[in-house]
Amino acid sequence: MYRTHNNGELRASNINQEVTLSGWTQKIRNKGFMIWLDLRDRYGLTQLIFDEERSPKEVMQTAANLGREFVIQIKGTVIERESKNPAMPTGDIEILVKELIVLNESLTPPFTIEDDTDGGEDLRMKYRYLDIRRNPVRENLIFRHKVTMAVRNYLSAKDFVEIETPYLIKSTPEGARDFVVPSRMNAGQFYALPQSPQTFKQLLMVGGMDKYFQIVKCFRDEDLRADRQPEFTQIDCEMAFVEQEDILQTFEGLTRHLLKEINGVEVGEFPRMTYDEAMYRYGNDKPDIRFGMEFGYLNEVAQHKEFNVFNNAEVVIGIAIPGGNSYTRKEIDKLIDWVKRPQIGALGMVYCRCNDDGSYKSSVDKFYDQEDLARWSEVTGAKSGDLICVLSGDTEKVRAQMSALRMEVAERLGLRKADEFAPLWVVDFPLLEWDEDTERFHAMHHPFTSPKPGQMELLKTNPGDVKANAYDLVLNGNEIGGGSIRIHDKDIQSKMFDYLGFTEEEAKAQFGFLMDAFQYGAPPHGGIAFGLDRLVSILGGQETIRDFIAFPKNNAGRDVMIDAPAPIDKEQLVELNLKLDISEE
RNA sequence: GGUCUGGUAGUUCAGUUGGUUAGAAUACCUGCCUGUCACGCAGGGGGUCGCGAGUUCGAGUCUCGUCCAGACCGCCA
Repeated sequence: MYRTHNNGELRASNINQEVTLSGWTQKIRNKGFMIWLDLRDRYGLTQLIFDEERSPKEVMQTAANLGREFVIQIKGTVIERESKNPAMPTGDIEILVKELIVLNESLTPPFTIEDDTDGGEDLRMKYRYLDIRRNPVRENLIFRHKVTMAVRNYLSAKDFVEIETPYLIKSTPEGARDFVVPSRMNAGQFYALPQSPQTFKQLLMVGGMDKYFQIVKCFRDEDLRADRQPEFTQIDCEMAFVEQEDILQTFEGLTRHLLKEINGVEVGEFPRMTYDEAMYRYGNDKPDIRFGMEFGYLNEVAQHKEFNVFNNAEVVIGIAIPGGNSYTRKEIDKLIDWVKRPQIGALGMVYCRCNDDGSYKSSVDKFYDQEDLARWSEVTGAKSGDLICVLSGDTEKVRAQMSALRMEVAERLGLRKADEFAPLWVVDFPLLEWDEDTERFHAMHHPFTSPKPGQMELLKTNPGDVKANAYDLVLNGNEIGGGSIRIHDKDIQSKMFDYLGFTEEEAKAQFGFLMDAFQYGAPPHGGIAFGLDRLVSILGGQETIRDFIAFPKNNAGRDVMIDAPAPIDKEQLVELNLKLDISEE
């Protein structure tokens, strides 16, 4: 037997017990006459003591030669410490070691296995198995387990059934780029890995499964971000015989349950906002409503003066930065440089200080008097001591720029508190989205999304104005879930494909199975999918999802530990009927 | 596809205006140490300054290219 106890459980009540422990050597403090060693496993640390007078000589000698991260097994007696450590759960006791077996030696690890490691990101990813030994990473993975268990328990209790859907499916041109897998048995043909189990879950509804969920890997071959991985996990859900309201209620319930169960936070009814309103007030379809700084539209009060930049603009939008009047000229200039970076792309920024004495000082005093500026502060809700920042130009661009500025400033002011949770439903998304490249409309959500009742006619005249039965769940400025009520009528679905520019043949080739299914009694249905990685990281109060994934990929989609992707053998290529069109150099 | 930041000891970093033998902390090794727990003390080893070219009497430092890592924009139905 390798162990009678783990390294986190022994207490004063265990004193005088003979125990066997196994684990990794965390830290060795060798005083010559005595050696203390912190033994670590998943459950905690226990201090071992090797003593010149009380431990066998050969044990003492072996102990003196131990290094960091050796795997050892010991037998000994639990004794009371002479000097206790109140900072450790096991700090009242230590183990007087009588037998010591080295189960496996270890090279000196390339970074320290401690909470505040000296290792950089790159190195920790390469040696991820060592990184996982550290408390923060281990705790994150266990945290993720708790979240998924809570999800499974909640949905199962509500009669949802978890059903697996295939990973080897068919590529479709809509949406994200597919990862493809060559088929050996079908020369020249490819599977695609699912971007989501979308069509399968709809077919499960046709199959009468009623309430389905799946915690499932999905794949998208697009560029990565801190919060985006090429393979990621969704909590994928679908329900039949439901309207939008039923879905919102059900999954608001799930989210509320998670916040309570995982974070101990009670949240009331989730506020709702239409897509148009979110864009108007925050310039963003996933607004962070933990703080204010809402957009103030200054067109009426700032245009028709001598300032042509504003006069020629489609919109003039201002936000009030709380306490921003304390910024020095230099700091404001830096903020202006920030919005002028190519990533943001503003041409400039007008600002107005709201002084404590109620007066205003703006960068455009030449054109605006105190009365004008007072109206700016009214529209933006600025108080004395604030700084009003104003951007102008095309509506879409300025909203995006101002939204970026709002988030950046909030971040700097510490308004994005990790332990505060502000969920929000964003509803009534547009059905379609204009795509500049292909010069046609694309489905904003996906082509199976149903338009709002009575809007099919509008498709012909003003396609961009058609609203969908589509909704997103936003948490602290992150889209954590999104879904829609689907089309369940074959004729409407084929009309939709038609509007989206599919020929009848294309629609049939790609989604014929779905349209066929719709002819055999498809029930009304709809669903939602949550991004589990993102959800877990937000509930865990951290920024990057990589910290909650055991073996994540880097910026370039590489696994630096196993060094994937990698070339394959010529034989494999031949077997797969593939020829590479890249030079050997 | 693009913008930006970084790459110097095992690791995290400093390195001035281009100028002598490239430093610190930590980790590692050796010795000492009668209650440590970030143990302490003394000593020691450890460098292709990412790689390649260029400018220069002289390059860690400047220029160009390239590779790697990270953040962001495009992209992500």
